[in-house]
Parts: sequence; C-alpha cells; structure tokens
Amino acid sequence: MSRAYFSYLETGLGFSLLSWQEDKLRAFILPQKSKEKALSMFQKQARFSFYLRPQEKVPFPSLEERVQNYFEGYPVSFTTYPFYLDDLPPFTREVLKATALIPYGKTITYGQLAEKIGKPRASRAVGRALGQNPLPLLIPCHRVTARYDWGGYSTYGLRFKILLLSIESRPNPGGSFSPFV
DNA sequence: ACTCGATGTCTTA
DNA sequence: TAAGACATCGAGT
Repeated sequence: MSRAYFSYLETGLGFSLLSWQEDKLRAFILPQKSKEKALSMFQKQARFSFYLRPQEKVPFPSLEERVQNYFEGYPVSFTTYPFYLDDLPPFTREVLKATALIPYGKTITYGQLAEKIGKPRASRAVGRALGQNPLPLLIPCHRVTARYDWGGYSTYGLRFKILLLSIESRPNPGGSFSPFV
C-alpha cells in the first residue's frame, strides 16, 4: 500500500485535517477547536497503524483556499478533485459518488439518493453508507436529509449538519458561524 | 405524534 | 452463515 500523507488547514471555524494518497484525497476532518482534536479524530477513523508526519503544503491547487472560502459563506465546489475511495465496499462507493454530484445549496432525501443509484428500497442502507463518508463536506453528505426531518450526522452530530446547510442557504458571505456552542 | 414492520448493506463472530 | 447495527420510510392508529 502506498503511503498516505496529511496536513492541517486553518479555517474560520478551526482546524481541519486533509489526508491524501496516490494523488487523491483520502480523508477530511471538519474544523475542530485544535489541531490535536482534529488529529485524534483522524486517527480514530482512519485506523492507520503507521505514524504520519504533517506536511507543510497541500499538493492540490486552491483546495485550502476553497475550504476557507466555504466557511466564509461563498458557494464553492469540490468535485474537481480526485477522491480515493478504493478501500470502501462497492455499494458505499456508489452512494458516495452519487452524493458528490449534489450541487451547493441543494438537498435530496435518502430515498431519492437510493433511487438514483438504482436501489429504490435501500434508503436505510444509503444512510448507513453515508455514515462512512471519509470526505465530509468535499463529498457533501450533509445535503442528504430524511424525508420528514434532518436525518442524522453521526460522527459530527446533527448541529454540524445543520450548520453546513445554514451556511449554504445564506447567499451573503461574511456572517459568523459556529458549531461549538 | 407515535409505533411498527420491511428494508439493503456491511461488520463481526 | 447468521445476527445485529443503522444517518429510512410509509402506513396504521
């Protein structure tokens, strides 16, 4: 297995962490209060057995800037970057690839996403798969909601999901947002 | 507003 | 291979 790397990104909301492998994005941690917190979340999820040293620069042009712009309220797309999803189960990959196509500011339901990948009864499986998303925000799983309520956002909590959706529902940048209350 | 059954995929043992 | 976990859904009350 080829080597993976990571770097911290400083945003208006705190410290994110980005990991990559084979020139593809492998993992992303939504902004945390400290680098240590972001790192511990990364280690818990990625289950890497080897130690990684943070890199100075992210080898993806303008990605850092886009993330920062996003949290300042600007509409930003991440679909131009390659995702490393190779070690995920096939169904999970399909769900995430379809999720990546949901445009900024739009939402669909778990059921609609299930239909989109040709498994109309798999809404619940879709939700379960989204919970495995290694690239939240970049693969916008927060734009998938339940039919009658917000749905879930297991690893970061529903607050964070609603925060992301509220950012995207505001056309005016410059407002202050905080998931830590 | 609430229960409850059917549902697909993945992990674990 | 069987059981259990789930970020669901819709019908019935």
